[in-house]
Amino acid sequence: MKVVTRFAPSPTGHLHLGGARTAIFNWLFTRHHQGKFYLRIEDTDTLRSKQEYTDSILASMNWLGLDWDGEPVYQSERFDLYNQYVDRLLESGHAYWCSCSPEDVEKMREEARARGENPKYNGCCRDRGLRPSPGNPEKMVVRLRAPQTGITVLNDMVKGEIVFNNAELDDMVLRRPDGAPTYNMAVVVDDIEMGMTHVIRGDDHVPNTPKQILIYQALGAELPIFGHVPMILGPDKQKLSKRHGATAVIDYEKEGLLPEALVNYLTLLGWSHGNDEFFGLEDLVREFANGRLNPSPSAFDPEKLAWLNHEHMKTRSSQELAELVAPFIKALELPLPAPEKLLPLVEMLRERAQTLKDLAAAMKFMLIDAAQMEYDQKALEKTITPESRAHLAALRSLFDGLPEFDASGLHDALHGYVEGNGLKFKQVGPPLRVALVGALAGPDLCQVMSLLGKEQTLARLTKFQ
RNA sequence: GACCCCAUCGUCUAGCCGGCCCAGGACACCAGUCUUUCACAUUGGUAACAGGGGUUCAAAUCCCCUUGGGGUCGCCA
Repeated sequence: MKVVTRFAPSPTGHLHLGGARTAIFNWLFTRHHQGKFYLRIEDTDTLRSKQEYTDSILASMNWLGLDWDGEPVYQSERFDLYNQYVDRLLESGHAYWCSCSPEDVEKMREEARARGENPKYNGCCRDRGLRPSPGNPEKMVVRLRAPQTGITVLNDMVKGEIVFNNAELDDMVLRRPDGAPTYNMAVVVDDIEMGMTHVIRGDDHVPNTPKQILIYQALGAELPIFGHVPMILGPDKQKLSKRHGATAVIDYEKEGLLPEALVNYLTLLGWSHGNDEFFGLEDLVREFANGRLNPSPSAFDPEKLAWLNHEHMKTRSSQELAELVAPFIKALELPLPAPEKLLPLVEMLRERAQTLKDLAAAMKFMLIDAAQMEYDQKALEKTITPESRAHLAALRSLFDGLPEFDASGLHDALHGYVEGNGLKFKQVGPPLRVALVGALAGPDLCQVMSLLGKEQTLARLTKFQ
């Protein structure tokens, strides 16, 4: 059997982490089985759907490296199709017209609730045999004539067998008075039409599934295999929301994450393959079917994501990182050095950064001019004394006289100065670092000076005389 | 309230068709090593089978109950 899946976002916001993960699972599953992976934009809610969000979602999919087959399908363009199916149901007697108003139905629900029952529509129009008449065609909805007894069984790929009592389900609306399909109707029609073999989605859809199965059955259509993956929770184990900070894929792109790291991390949330954790995209495609989907929800941990990103950064060449970090340097409004100047900076600093944004920020002191230097106040107080100023002045003229301004020459000069004057490195190193870097921590001093260049190094030292 | 799902270290998890597990890995945390500092790296450490009943020679692993967490109950998707 050829696998066919889809990712079906509704364009009411950017692609968020939860959506991204269901997209990833579908994509991995499909690519592993060499099937077809489609994109379907669920934009039947014309009020909340926005083109800019569709664009943003597609852009995030591209960024993540998730390609899809064919052109995206827009539900808003397929109302005629949905109506054909609704009409079929009407003709076969699996659906009926209902003239109850939303208020009427709300009242029924209240009554059911008061009785301690599942709130639902009471089926009062079921056997009235209503037909739209010229007088009030627009007021009628179409409902499914759902079985009132028996059970509906969902055989889920990740959760196993889930049994629902049909008595708990009601006659759901399939078509609104304005002719628009409801969500469950549109989804089922599209999944049938598009030949879906597997429907993998968030487990917030579990309660929808028996309703959809009922529609499949009324239509006499074959069921796809369902797989409901648990939700992603915030670090506090609560439902992930804006309250938790960055929840959209685009936020992580802006934070300087590598797309393969985000994919790797999101996949690990709910999927596992023994004790293995580091996976490239190809590894995931190859191993996905050999792993295991966890039925329990998992909490999102930004720290582990950052660690994993660092691991992925290790696999990129400095050349690649230099290209990737450039936009982040610009975003920080720092001058972008020429490629041959940028490369050694990346090499010097890459181990110290967990993200591209970190890397750009770590470069700041190397990219600005002596006049723009900012100094950590505590570091200044701790290291800059009349005595250390004298050392810095001496070093300045020592370095000035160097024939070659390279790391090894600087190293020899620096250590020669320390030893020649019977000093401890601690008396010279920290003040020198503060003068050059602006803080007490940073990369190797001699490397810093050689990359800064003679002019800039001397200018920074001059400020402390 | 009704229905459904879930339950191993703080977090992600291995294990879960029972014995090799007084529970393994990773992140985080703590300590040591390395180092001119910081970081990286590396070594070691703290830390969990929610509780109670069964079944069994044997249970983290199977069953039941309790508790806790989550989801859904729209003419939204």
